[in-house]
Amino acid sequence: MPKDRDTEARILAAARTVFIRRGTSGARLQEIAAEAGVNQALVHYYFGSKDDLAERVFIEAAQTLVPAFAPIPVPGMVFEDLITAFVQGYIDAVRQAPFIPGYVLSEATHHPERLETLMRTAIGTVPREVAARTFPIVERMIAERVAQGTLRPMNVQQLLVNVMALSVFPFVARPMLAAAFGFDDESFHAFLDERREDLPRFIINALRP
Amino acid sequence: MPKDRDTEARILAAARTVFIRRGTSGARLQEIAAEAGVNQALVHYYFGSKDDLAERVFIEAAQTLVPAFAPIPVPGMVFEDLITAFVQGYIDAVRQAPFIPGYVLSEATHHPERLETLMRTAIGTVPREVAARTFPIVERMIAERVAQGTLRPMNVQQLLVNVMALSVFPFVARPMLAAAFGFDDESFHAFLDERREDLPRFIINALRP
DNA sequence: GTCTATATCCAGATAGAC
DNA sequence: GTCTATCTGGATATAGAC
Repeated sequence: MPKDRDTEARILAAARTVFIRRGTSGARLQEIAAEAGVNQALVHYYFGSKDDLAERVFIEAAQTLVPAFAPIPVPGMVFEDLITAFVQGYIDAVRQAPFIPGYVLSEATHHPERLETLMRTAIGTVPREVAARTFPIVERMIAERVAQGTLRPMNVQQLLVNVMALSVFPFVARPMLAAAFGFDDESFHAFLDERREDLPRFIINALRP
Repeated sequence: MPKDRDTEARILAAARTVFIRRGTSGARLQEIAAEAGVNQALVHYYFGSKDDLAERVFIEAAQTLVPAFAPIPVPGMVFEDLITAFVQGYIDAVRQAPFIPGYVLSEATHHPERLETLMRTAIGTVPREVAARTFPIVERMIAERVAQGTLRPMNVQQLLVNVMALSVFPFVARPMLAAAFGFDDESFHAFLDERREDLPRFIINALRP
């Protein structure tokens, strides 16, 4: 079915760029074709309709967001290290493709049906399984420490949202932050560097009894 | 220039609804007209082009996000109360219009030029003035407490981003959270209720020395 | 001020030559 | 497999009647 692998890859890469830049509705097939250096008809030839292509790009983008959550595996790790690994791993990963989170969140609100498709995907179910496995582990981890008196009680769901919020928000809100704080590329990255170091302590402190 | 005030208001309200629901590019003037119970030609009659209307809706939405930051005024308030007031005030405010933050952030990334327009607006400059006034106050507040040894040193910019992130993120990521945690409307609001109570303590704890 | 009808444009999609 | 040319539909926008 895939004809020329290279062309296909170039179009797909261009599609990612354009869909992420403009959003699904704002994207134009013409712009994708130009970015890929091919004719617009080729886009259809390789990927069918715009909607097909958009869905594919979204699913893939949403998936790249998930592995970032993977560093959860907990061998004999203490809670503090887990938090640090998660936060720093996440920031490092997202930095490689800083517009993915905003794109995924925005698409998820405008096209909720895509989320359903994602969830039915084989890979889409992974996060739920990961969550089902790691949630209890983290909960036990916290419970033990709470019993020891070295951690205060905390709802794990709320904690997870806190950690994600603190890690992801700067990327999603980047244009606003840039406008508010006068960030350019350099100062934004300096801000992230500082954040990468500060966040783990912030979170760990918050959980002291 | 405004002809019939009521019709104008109905169209504008409809425009808000549709633009926020679909995003600027995804919105259709026909849907706005239908939602307002008027003909599509009237939309042009009152607001000119789609782009004009979109910009107006965005500017207004971005502004409603700002007053939420206003509860910053600090009379003889202690730092802990400031954090609590901010977080709870913000959550309460955004709950009234829970899709505003996602819409504003998404538009800000897809149409950065709108941000510039916003910043040149009279009201657009308010946040910067507010920030210019309150930043030093908060900085002094923290510095005193740090000197006292009752607060650990903390970059105010990072702190502000942390507070915003923790408050705003659940709304922006609502569809993802709903999919991940199986939230419906009711459990999502229960989650917010809990959050409203937990967050201030989380943040305040994080700042203990 | 509000409508119907229509013009204009542009994007997605297909046909068919090479 | 890749292109040019073209069709079709839909969306913004305008003209003009009421």
